[in-house]
Amino acid sequence: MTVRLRFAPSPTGRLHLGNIRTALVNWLYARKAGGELLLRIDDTDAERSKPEHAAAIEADLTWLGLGWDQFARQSDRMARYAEVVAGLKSAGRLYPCFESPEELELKRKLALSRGRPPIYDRAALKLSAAEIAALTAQGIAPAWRFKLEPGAIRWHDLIRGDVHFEAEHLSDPVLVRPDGVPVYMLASVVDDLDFAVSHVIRGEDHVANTAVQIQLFETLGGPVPVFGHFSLIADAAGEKLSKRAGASSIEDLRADGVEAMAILSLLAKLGTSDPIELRPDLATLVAEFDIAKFGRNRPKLDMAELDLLNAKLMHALPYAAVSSRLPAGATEAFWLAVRANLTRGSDAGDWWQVVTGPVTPLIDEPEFIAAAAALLPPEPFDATTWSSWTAAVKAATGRKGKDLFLPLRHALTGRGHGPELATLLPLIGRERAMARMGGGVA
RNA sequence: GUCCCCAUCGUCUAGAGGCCUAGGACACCAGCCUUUCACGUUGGUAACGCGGGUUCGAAUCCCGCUGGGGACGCCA
Repeated sequence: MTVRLRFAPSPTGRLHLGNIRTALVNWLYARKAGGELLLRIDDTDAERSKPEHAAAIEADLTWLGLGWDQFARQSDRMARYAEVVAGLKSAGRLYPCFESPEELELKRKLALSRGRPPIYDRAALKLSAAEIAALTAQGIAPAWRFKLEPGAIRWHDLIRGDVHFEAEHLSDPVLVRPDGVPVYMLASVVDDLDFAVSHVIRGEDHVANTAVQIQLFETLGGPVPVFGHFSLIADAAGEKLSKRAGASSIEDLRADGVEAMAILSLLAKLGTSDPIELRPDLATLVAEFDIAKFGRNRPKLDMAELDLLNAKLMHALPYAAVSSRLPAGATEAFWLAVRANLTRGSDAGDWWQVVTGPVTPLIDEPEFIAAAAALLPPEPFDATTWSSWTAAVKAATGRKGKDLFLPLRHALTGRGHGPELATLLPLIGRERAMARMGGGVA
């Protein structure tokens, strides 16, 4: 049997770190097993789904290097779902419900206030044929629920081990809306069956769904896939992933100069027993991947950790990998000079301004800076200019160490820290250097 | 409220009764290197949520408590 996994996002927004983790784990599992990955766009909810989001999801995955072997879109498969629904109806597993959403909401609140689980009370099951006919005659279209069989539902979860649910604790799920459109619960199972999905790996927010879906798989006569539910990630404070931490879109991170491998390294290791370290490529991640390394704790995702990994990546990133994203005019020499001081690619712009100006110099001691300026050699500048110049300044003023170098750095860059001046000075050039040492903005 | 899950250094975790005066990685601190940052290197600080039990012995098993999370949608 071919190992086949799927990543099934709903195109209701951009991909964020939480989504990507699901995509990555499925991708890694498929690759490790020599299997295939299906990208399925779960867009049965027409109101919330947007085609542009689907396109963006594909673009984001492609940028990350997470390719797929097959592609499907649920909105293309409505006829197939209708066929399955007809079968379920004739098998007596679907029953019509005429309650309005408001009515159901009220029932839930009532149950909750009485200390009862807010599951559907199956009132519709008690409707007589005459009552159903009457309701239908009034023009009320019913939603169709799947009648769950009572009893225990068990499966062996790749991450959680043996799991079991009592069907009595679950609500009969609506499978078809009054307008005839199937709900995710149904479409997902039909697709998993039709595309021969062998493993379903998703967040733990789906465990109860899995119990319901197992009955659906069995009812539809198909093989039940292997399931795995990993715990959801929290932000650094242990709270639900928010915009601030983690939920920012991949698109934004990318625009900010966060590299794919930094994101991938973090997400592949977070919550596993492997150390969270920058890994060189996806192949390494595949080699190291083992679903058994995932724990059941709820890991915290700290954006500072992402920055740490990205900074490490930046420090060794070749010019060719970034040249197109650098400010116009930025050269390889510039990149090599500043990359060790970057956290995100977008930081390069700040140093570009330090090189090209305008920079407001910090003149700590005008006399010393004037003396140094007088000794600045003529152009051309090269890699040795800095050391020969500072040696001359040292000889003339008797200064050394921090007293010698920090005032010069302040005057030349306006900052107290930054890339090595030996490499920066030739980029700044004599004209700007002289202007800044004179106290001018340049 | 009901059902399910979780609880070890700041963080991710190892630990399946004695091998644990609890190991690793990252972060942090200090030394070395260094004009800054970074890199490298050496060393260091730092954790079993609480209370009962079982046992000769518990981070490990059981119960309770506390704390956290998920689910309970005509969303996915």
